Amino acid sequence: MTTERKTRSSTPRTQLDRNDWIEAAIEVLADQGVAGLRVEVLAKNFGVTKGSFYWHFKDRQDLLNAVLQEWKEGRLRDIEKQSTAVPGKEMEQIHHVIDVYSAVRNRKGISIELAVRDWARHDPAISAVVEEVDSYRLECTRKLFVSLGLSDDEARARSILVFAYVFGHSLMAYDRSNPKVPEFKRWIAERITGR
Amino acid sequence: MTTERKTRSSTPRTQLDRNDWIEAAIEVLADQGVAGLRVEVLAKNFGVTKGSFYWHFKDRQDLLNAVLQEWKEGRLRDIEKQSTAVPGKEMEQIHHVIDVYSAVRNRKGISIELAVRDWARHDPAISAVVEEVDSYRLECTRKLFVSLGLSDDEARARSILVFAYVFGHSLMAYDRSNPKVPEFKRWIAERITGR
DNA sequence: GATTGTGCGTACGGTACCGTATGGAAAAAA
DNA sequence: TTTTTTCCATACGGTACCGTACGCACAATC
Repeated sequence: MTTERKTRSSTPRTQLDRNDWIEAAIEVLADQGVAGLRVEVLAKNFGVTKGSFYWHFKDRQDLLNAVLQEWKEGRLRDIEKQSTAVPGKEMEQIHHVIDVYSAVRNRKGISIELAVRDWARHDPAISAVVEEVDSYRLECTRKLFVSLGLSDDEARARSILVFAYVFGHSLMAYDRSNPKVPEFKRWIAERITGR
Repeated sequence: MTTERKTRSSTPRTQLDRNDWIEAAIEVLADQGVAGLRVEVLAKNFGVTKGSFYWHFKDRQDLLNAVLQEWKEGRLRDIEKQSTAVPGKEMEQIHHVIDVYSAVRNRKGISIELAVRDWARHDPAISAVVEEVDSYRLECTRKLFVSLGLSDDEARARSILVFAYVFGHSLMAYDRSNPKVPEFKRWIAERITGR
């Protein structure tokens, strides 16, 4: 375990800025949850002391707020991007959303998602942000379903089902090595979107 | 805040046993997660010191193991109970399962469910237990779907959808005060179970 | 080249825990 | 009653944190 000051990223700066801390924090959030977000631990991972941290942040809460803000904006941009369909290809786009948000290759994103939601269980302020994100996501897929000719109510119901399924699926611990799982997932996606 | 030694439960004993600690721990687990499961805090809630705790338990891990075991057994019994249908009423039973496991009146149960799953994210041993529970749940609903004449594969896929939806729904933070939500939930349940 | 600000190290006090050692009261057994 | 056993209190050492005060090197600015 060498004592690197920084992950070899874009610019090889030797100094840390606010964003470096936030990025590292999100990384920890993904595989430890908020409880694992400790100032001294983050500092040690960077190979610096917390003297650095408290120069960039008022306190731990300041970092948490920044992390949440960063997460929110990223999620809003992402659903916007993933759900904008070329006219006539709305159905494909919905399948794309389901696929992207439940994919194993998106393991880190899913971990963060669960961590944030667990965080929200104990804090109304966090819960409010999650609600913003969820509402916007529902709104994006609702539009897609409406474009496909569904009623507004049905579009809303299906949107709820889309995200409930996607996040719920990442919560389950059944045997994922089962070779039929991809087939099941296709069946389910079809069930959610089909007539 | 009076200093009661015990919640007025069944037998008004003055002394605590292992089970009292486990029950209290599950209560805390529900609204704080494992991170909130602190020996000294639990003791203070009982109005005793941790001297009591360490008489009944080897250490904190001993309590955690007991909590997990208790949760597992309870969940296995519960799905068994909730999913046994009188012949010919399988469809009603599936709707009952969806209803019970996603009901707002089951808020505490849902909280525990989420807490355990977040716990499992950091610990393979926990994850293994969750997998046991999930597998058994899937098996129970699979049988119901099969009884309704569905193929084994479709019954499995629908079972996954049932629980993914149920737990995923409890994870979402959209506006639940919307008067149309019950209508949406009914639509979704129908979508999952219907032809 | 002296001055100022930036970014971090060091050192400290304080809190909230875990686990252990030991003693003591009260109930149960003898 | 005496003796155990059960159940808990007290007191302690140790760890892992948070946040602050202050100092110091280095870079930019003048």
